[in-house]
Amino acid sequence: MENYLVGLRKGAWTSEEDELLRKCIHKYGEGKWHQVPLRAGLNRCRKSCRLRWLNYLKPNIKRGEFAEDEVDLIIRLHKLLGNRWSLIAGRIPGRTANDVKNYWNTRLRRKEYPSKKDPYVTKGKTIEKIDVIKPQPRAFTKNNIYSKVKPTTIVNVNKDCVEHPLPLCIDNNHLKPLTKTTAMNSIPTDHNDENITWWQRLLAESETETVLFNEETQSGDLGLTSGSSGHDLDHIWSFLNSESDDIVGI
DNA sequence: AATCATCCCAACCGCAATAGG
DNA sequence: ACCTATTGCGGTTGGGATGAT
Repeated sequence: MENYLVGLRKGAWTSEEDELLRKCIHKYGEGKWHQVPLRAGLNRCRKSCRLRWLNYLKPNIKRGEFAEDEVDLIIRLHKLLGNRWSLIAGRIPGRTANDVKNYWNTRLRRKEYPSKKDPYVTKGKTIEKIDVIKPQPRAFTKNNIYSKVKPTTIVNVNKDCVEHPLPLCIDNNHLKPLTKTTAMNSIPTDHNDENITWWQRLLAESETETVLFNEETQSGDLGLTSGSSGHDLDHIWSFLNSESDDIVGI
């Protein structure tokens, strides 16, 4: 198996190769990567083609320095999700998982591991320690003791994406428009309370984490203020409210 | 100007998950 | 239920660019 890999080109892509790949994707669309080298007339393996497209050639990929809010979001999402780069990148329009991973490994990680052992520590720089919450398992069951209560989400965002300083309340299993009273009543103050879900706890412990609340759809969503489209919270919650006891991935 | 160290990013590799027969 | 092919992900590496000495 994989004998076809013998003699394949490796290393940096040429502009000619890029053009061949671009034309192929435009003609046949994304996917079916195993067919791409043949269709494009490229002497590259399918993985290389896929990576080149996703990380470099794909339209709308943002280049250049990360903006302050992007960096802030990466840090916060990394606290919540750990090294799940594709999930993190999915919340940052125009950035690829590779971009985010590289950025973290080359610049942000040094803040986390300011020890001499870390090869990325730059001498003489003042470094701030980041407290990282270990990522949770990707799957859980409905019977998990932490899965009984819908998470209290934090920070409301209206149509203009203006951040609201108060937590958002979920009352009697229903997401409700925020009021000061319900919000304050819904804040989990005791982190050891069994009635708090693991992600309620995560959010509560991650003080600056934000959850966007769409007032039109009455749904919560982790993400950027510039229009991310994830559905993790609703996905999880609809599962918890379903009859199924199957394990679900996040 | 030359050399060395460090930074940064594109690309590769291995493996787990998923799809399909 | 099992097997194989394919996809997608995260960890790691190679090498060019840049900065320091």
